[in-house]
Amino acid sequence: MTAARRPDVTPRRMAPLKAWFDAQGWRALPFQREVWARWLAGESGLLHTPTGSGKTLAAFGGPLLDVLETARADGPVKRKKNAPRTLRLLWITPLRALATDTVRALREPVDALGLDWRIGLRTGDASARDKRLARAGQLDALVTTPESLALLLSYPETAAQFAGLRTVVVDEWHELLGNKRGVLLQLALARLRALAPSLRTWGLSATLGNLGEARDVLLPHAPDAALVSGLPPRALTLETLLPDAGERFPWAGHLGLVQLSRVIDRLLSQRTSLLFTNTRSQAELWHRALSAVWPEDQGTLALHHGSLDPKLRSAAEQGLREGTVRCVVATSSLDLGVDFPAVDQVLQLGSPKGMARLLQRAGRARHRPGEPAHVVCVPTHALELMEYAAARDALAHGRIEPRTPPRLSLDVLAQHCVTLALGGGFHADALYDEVRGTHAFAELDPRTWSAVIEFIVQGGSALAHYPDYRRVVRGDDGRYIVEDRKVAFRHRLSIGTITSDGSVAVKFLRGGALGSVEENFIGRLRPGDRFQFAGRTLELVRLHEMTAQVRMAKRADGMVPKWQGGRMPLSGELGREVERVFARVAAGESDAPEVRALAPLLRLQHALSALPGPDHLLAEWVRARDGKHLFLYPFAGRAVHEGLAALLALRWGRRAPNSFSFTANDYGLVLSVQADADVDAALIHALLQPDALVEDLTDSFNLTELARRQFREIARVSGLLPPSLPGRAPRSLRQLQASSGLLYDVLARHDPDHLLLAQAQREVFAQQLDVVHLAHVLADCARRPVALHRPKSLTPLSFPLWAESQRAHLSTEDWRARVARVAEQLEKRHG
DNA sequence: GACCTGCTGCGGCTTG
Repeated sequence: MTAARRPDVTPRRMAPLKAWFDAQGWRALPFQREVWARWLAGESGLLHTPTGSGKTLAAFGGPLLDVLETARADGPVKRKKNAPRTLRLLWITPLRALATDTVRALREPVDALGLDWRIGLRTGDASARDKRLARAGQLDALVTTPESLALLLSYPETAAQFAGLRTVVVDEWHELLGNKRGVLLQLALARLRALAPSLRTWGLSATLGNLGEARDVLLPHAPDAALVSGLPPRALTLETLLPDAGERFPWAGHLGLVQLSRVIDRLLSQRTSLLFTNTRSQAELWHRALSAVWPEDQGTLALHHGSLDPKLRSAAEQGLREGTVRCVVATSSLDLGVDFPAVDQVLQLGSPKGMARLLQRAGRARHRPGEPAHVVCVPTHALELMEYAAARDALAHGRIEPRTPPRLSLDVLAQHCVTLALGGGFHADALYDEVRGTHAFAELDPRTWSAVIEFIVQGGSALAHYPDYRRVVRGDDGRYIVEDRKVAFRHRLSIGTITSDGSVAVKFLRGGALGSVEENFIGRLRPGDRFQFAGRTLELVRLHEMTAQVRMAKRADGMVPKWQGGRMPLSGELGREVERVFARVAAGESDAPEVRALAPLLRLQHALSALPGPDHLLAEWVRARDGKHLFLYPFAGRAVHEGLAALLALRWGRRAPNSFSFTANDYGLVLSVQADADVDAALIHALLQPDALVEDLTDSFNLTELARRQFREIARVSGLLPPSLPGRAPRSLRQLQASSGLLYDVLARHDPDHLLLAQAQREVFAQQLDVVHLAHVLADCARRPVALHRPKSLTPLSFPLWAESQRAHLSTEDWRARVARVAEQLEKRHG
């Protein structure tokens, strides 16, 4: 920041602010002064606040106070009840719960200064009165979500109300940066800048690997905007619940129930704990296991995940707040910004998967000033110990994952255009410029823009005969508008980018809601069958209109549902760090406790084959009774390994016809061949050539099928699929897939150049195959010398992959037996 | 005797 541009933050102006801060017990820290100074200078910026560093509102005390003072100068302190007001401040958060908290927090300084300010809440769960106020322009400040903001933009009266905006604050920007919700917000912010040109935009972000980019995406109009650092990050220490000396520890798996007694000892040693798991299913299983041995009232043990009914989730949160709950078993649904007091300890069950996630979760733990936060890691299999040692190193070096902002999400753009057509209409040329001002659409070319317009006007050439797809018309004055009320209605029902379909509600006969499970899980059950859900054993009574009616079961058994969620591969950052730990082990340089505990296993790996490391690519060629297996360990996460395995199988098959199958996990991949074959380092090296990656990937996957499935989300967001109606049973997955699949086929046949087909392909490459990361890994593997070993038996690294590969073509029982037999042989041979 | 995965988030109430 240059001295000339820095405004004078005089003591006179600071005085009321200081008094306010003092009353809150907050100090006017340097970063707070900097935010205020920049704000007064009319600048925008991004404030980086590490997780758990305190109230975000404190950072905005200055700007807020200034806005309040301006409001006071504007007119009388007391206004008539329904007098129009000027909206000055817009606060956007990705979470409804956070919006409610923020309204409460904003009221404090307003009341303290005795101002007649009306602060509104505009989210889906806001009261009808609040919604009315937000639309009627009778607010001074408004707290909302990206979706509700989009809805407001669909009303013609909004433009005038937003013209007086002075400040927009985007909270938890790191949560939006990497997804389509963020793209929707980028477009809305561009609209706001057009409506209120002197608007200042400030974002708040947790730590990210690409903070500079995060700022540029939020503030594309201000290339030299500030990136202000808040409080320094809190130190974090990491402890691992190690197996006892001499204890055998599983080589594979992920549930970790062998750790039950150690975990329960830990839980009982502190007053309150959060036990984080990686999947909803795992949270249910652990909740059941814990409750069987829980020595206290069952009500002190709670469960929290995204498929539970909001009422049950808020009961768990409330229990934490009131101190009636001692332990919550939770997934990521509890690591977001919901307001509850910090707990005494945080446990992470299984792989942390990435550093950002681990930091977020650890941030939930209470800490005394000056003392570091602490997280207890509970391994579920042997090699996870290496991940924890690696995580500790990554912490020490401040390595953390970036989030990649999407580009050219044309489905979101189409939705936004219809929103604006509805909210008073737009001129295509002006909107083109506005849209290109965002990061997501900076590279939008005129041809694609015309295609987007044509798409919302008539659906594209193949759909032109269907009136449902003619949503927008061009008026006499050249403005694009929506005339049809039915179109307007349907559009407002489908605003947003989150798609979740095909889930079955679980309810008691009397109507109490428990949450939702997936169709294919409940579809396998028959009335009378028991299953485990929401921390209870339930009996299915009947399945009707996408609702499973249940009653409590007497016996505590039954299946635990699985949900098809994200893939959550190990992050590249953490994978690299794991390799480095292996290299340090090989060099005899590591004295991490996890490494000491793993010493026998690492020695076995070294004796049978070799340790992996960043300077070579470890390959193992194992001839076994069931076939020949080539194992590779790039440590790049499961998604990349799957793509890599398919690619290698294709290339190998071109050289020598054979029958291949492959399996991947977070550490590596295995290619299994039927017919006899041999490998050498030169062959592996040749298979790993980075050339023709996209072409070969296209050949190795059934891209049409992948794209066809990806198209469902795109069709929903772009408004091609009718929304499900409020209060009605949601459509089943089969119906949705059928209608989106039908659309896909019609377009593919009659309009193969349709913009959304191309987008489905792009998203398959970018998201499912993670092609950028894959290309990177491939080039990296090709660069490394291949260290090929021919171990006599499976190794600690290859065993989990082999076990997984056997599962694909064996029944559960046969598989169990075979894995147990081989494990026994290994045990005998290697002690 | 080991093993069986896979997160989160939002929004709407016309027309017949």
